[in-house]
Amino acid sequence: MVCMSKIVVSANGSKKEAIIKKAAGLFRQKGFAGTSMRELAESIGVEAPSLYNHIGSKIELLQNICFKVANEFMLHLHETEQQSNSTIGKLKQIIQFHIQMMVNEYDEVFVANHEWKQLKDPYLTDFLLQRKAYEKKLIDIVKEGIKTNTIKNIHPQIAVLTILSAVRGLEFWQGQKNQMEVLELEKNMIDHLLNGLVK
Amino acid sequence: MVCMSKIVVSANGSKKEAIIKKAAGLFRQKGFAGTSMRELAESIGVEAPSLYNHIGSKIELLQNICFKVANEFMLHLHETEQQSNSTIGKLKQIIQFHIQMMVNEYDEVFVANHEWKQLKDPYLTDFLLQRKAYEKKLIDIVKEGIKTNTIKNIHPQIAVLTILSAVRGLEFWQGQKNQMEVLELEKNMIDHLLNGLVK
DNA sequence: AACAAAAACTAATAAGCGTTAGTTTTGTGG
DNA sequence: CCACAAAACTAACGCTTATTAGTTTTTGTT
Repeated sequence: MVCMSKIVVSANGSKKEAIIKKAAGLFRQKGFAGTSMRELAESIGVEAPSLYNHIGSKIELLQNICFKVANEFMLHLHETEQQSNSTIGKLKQIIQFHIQMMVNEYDEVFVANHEWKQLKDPYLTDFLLQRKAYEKKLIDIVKEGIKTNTIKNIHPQIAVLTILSAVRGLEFWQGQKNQMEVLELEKNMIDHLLNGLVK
Repeated sequence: MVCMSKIVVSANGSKKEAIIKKAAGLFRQKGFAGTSMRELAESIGVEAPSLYNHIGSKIELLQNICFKVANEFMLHLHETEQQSNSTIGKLKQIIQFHIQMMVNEYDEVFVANHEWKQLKDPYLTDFLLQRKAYEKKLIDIVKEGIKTNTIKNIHPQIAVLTILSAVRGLEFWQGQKNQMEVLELEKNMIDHLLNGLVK
């Protein structure tokens, strides 16, 4: 029988990357354990064993997704830290980046947020350490703001938890992605998280 | 061979409820698809087929967990609505209830938040409708606050999204559950969400 | 003590899983 | 146009899955 098709690869992306992209979409919709390699293959238009010409294993797909996302966040945070911006300015910039990541790389961010538990050691431990390090840096920024008297004397860890949780919730914004909406979303959420709800 | 043991049932709870409780713990840790009936049975101290003397199927366990949580939240919201409390007072009360549910029924709330996607119709549709109805009621409360001039003219849907997401984030508070910590958590998060971070 | 119901057990089912082996087709450069 | 490599295919493996059937043990009541 003839080939069902070939793996379509977008401009300057490897076939492996095309598979990872599709996997991210399915893992988001049905979860890592809930997605089979046969489903993934079918969504690409290929038989399951053909995937193994390009990837090593199913779990490797999850590793790629999780660490790509983690690295992007960490990289942006490093850049933000090195700028000579006010504490509030830094926080605004970070929240804005989270929102943009949620819009532009929705599947990947969602999977990294929800399916990292399925990682196996040593990747699981690595991932958690990286997350912890990210949170610590955020907490330090809030502490700096408290020290310089631009932020209320709130519990820094809880504040960071609240902010990170709030931006994670954009998962539910799903549907509409036009730029107008995104800008309004950014504006409202940043204002809510920094200035509160009460008049 | 003799029985491994019998299902231990806590005071005035059926064996089915004991199974559901254990399932909630495992589903939280490993996900619905990632948890096998054999694992569940083993954690109870019984062989897998024995479970079917008390439950109908694996998916039925998930249904029970998801709808129990959804009903509890909806019930509390109804009670809050009917009180003659200020808008801000209502919001405080709702946030507080979410935090308490997260502490007292952590496994169940977590599973309802993460694994509802694995429900099959008609349960999936029912669940989503119930969620939508809950959010709508919250949005109406915020709108009421804007109308009576006690809440800023913020986008109500985004405000509700931010609040719900923030309390969901308590999933990560996991570890410590002593009452002292919980009270401080409540105080800080409510203050942050209502009054903001900026001094 | 005997009987009935509840709840455990063992054994087995069909289906689905990730993955490997081996083969055939496809695409490419000399 | 031929040869070589890349990438698809089919077939199958060993394992796990949820669930059913049939049997034995436990429990509770008369």
